[in-house]
Amino acid sequence: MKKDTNNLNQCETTIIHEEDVKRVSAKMPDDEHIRDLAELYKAFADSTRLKILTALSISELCVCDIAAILEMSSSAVSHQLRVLRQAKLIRDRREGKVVYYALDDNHVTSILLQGKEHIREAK
Amino acid sequence: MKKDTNNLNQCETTIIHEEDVKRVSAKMPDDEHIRDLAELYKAFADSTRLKILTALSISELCVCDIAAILEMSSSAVSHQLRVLRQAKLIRDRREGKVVYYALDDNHVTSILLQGKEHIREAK
DNA sequence: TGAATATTTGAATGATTGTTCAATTGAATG
DNA sequence: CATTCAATTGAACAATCATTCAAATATTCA
Repeated sequence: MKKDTNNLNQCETTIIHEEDVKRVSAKMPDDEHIRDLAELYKAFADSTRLKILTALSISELCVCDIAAILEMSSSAVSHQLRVLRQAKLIRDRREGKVVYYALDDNHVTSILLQGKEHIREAK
Repeated sequence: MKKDTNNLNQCETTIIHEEDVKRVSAKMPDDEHIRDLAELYKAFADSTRLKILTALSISELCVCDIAAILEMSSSAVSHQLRVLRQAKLIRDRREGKVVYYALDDNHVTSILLQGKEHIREAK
């Protein structure tokens, strides 16, 4: 991501629909809120992480299990689990040497369902 | 993203819960479906694009308007509009020199709402 | 046709990110 | 206490991506 360098095109001086621009600008949420939201969707925006979420929506699993299902190294899986944990989409529970992961959100499933609906209809 | 080089940790030989692994593996969706889904969430996974979607959820707008609201160049906005168009989240309508954009999906709003719900509760 | 303006496009660049590899941590067990 | 194994972590590298800048399209209007 780059910084805002205020290099605006001619459009800035020639606002086409000043009323709409004012009205919408007033309703825009603050940047922090938007950034948090973007962070959340980033967690969904990767095949590996989506597979992990899908697997966990079926069953609680340990890191080894997930690695076996995805046919990936447990290191790679662990790195992605951290992202999902930070987004608070999953929770972990240690039992001896083994760490079990499970979905930690009612929204995960519904966000996934809405996504699937969209790509099904947008054919 | 890197290729799958089949470099699996020791976990591959020592599957901890073979039953679960088999059961979940059988239910996993195919890679193409997962990739499509990841593409969709990528469209939401950026502050600029989220702002555009939020703005369009309030009103239909032309590129200049969006650029003014986000205080960005219309070039940058146009590049991001292309991503949203390819994900079929928005649609465009040309009227003379001006191109108007609008949300093109009932799911956009509900996916955004679910996301907001999540970050509100995950405090 | 030629000027003006909204939008798009392509190349370049700096930043971010997913995976690998090697090393480390944490817990059980002999 | 040393060993074993599951899991995590940090650095490095390649790939992806968002923005900028310059140039090209598309449309209106004189």
